[in-house]
Amino acid sequence: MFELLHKKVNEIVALTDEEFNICRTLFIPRKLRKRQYMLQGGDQGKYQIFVEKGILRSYTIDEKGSEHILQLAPEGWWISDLYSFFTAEPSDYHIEAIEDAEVLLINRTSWEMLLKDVPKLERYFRILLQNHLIATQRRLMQSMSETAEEKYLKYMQTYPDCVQRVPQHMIASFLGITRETLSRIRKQVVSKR
Amino acid sequence: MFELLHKKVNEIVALTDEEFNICRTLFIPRKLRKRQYMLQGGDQGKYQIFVEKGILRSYTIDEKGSEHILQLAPEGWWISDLYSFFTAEPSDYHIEAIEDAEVLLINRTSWEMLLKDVPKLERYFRILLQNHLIATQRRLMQSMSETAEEKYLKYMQTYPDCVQRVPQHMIASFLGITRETLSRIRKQVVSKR
DNA sequence: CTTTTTTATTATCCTATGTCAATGGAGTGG
DNA sequence: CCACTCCATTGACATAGGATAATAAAAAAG
Repeated sequence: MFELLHKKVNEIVALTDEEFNICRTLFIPRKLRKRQYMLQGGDQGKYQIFVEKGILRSYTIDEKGSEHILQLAPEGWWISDLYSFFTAEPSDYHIEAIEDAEVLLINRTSWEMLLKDVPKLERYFRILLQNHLIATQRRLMQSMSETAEEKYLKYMQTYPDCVQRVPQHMIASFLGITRETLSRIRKQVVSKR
Repeated sequence: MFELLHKKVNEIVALTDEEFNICRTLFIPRKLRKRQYMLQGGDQGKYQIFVEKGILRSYTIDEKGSEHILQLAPEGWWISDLYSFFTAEPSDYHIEAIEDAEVLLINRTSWEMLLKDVPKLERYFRILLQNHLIATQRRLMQSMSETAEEKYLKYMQTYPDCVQRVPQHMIASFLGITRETLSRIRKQVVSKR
């Protein structure tokens, strides 16, 4: 159950077995069924979630009732509401499994302990956040400058795996367009070939 | 020249005088005139920039020639093209002073040395990136769910200081709308009162 | 001061994308 | 295998905000 986390961490910082064993004691493994929630809006985001298997998504619902997906997290990714996790404020996000999934959970106190006992992980998380920020900034700029079609094509290029596994209306919601628009774009794209 | 950096770092991690003196040796202070570039698109983003005074902005120019502002960084903020800084690839961004400014620059090798000599700073940067990511994610979700008017009103609330100091067309470009639209919105907002 | 450059406003027209609504397929659970 | 919910497609219509262009006002430069 910890293979992927182990691998991912070691790509960035080398942990001794002893150090990684501390991880084993602090993370809570859990299996999720498709459509099962890890976090419901209004609750506190108690955990940082590492995805060992399956795909999860985080999303908000605006006043008009439309969903907007912040993250699609397949194997090897982290997902959480960072703000709620660190402030203990109620979350605006929902986090849900899109497929049956296996995750590793860590709560706030365990996380503090982990960083204290394995200070190397400060570096791991720093680099993780750095890459995450770079990707999010890029996505933001794309959302401002690209047409719906460009967004879709670029998304397919960047995350071809997700396109297969995630229903189209969720891709649309991730891209910030409606399902109807995405459907029309796909039709166009096919006919262009 | 280092007062603000000192203060900001100490809000998150407590550094000894000796540790902070290492910072003094590794950062390069520089003064900038209004409209002076710190980074031109195509060049490598050689520095992470800490703003001691003034405001800087980072932006891209799309194929149609429109500018899109990624960051507006007043005193106490960091600004850079993270991707270019870490990969040494040419940058897509321009970074420019909006007002006369004083900045502290650190290049890649100095930055590595800094983290090696003052490991506490891993934690500082981790937390910095964490907050930055939270803010960027929020901005992304807002850009997907809010109308132009909501974006503007919320921006005024969140960054009232910047609104005063930055020309409106840059605010518009930051919000992902045209200057004309912003102008119309402002008119509406005033007449509503 | 005068000139030039930057910035902001306003009007007209246009288009990409959203909204609403109906239909048919595909998947899933009992 | 039947019923039900989810999902994708398509058409007709509506609209927020973009594009273009002209003008004015403000700021900077000389």
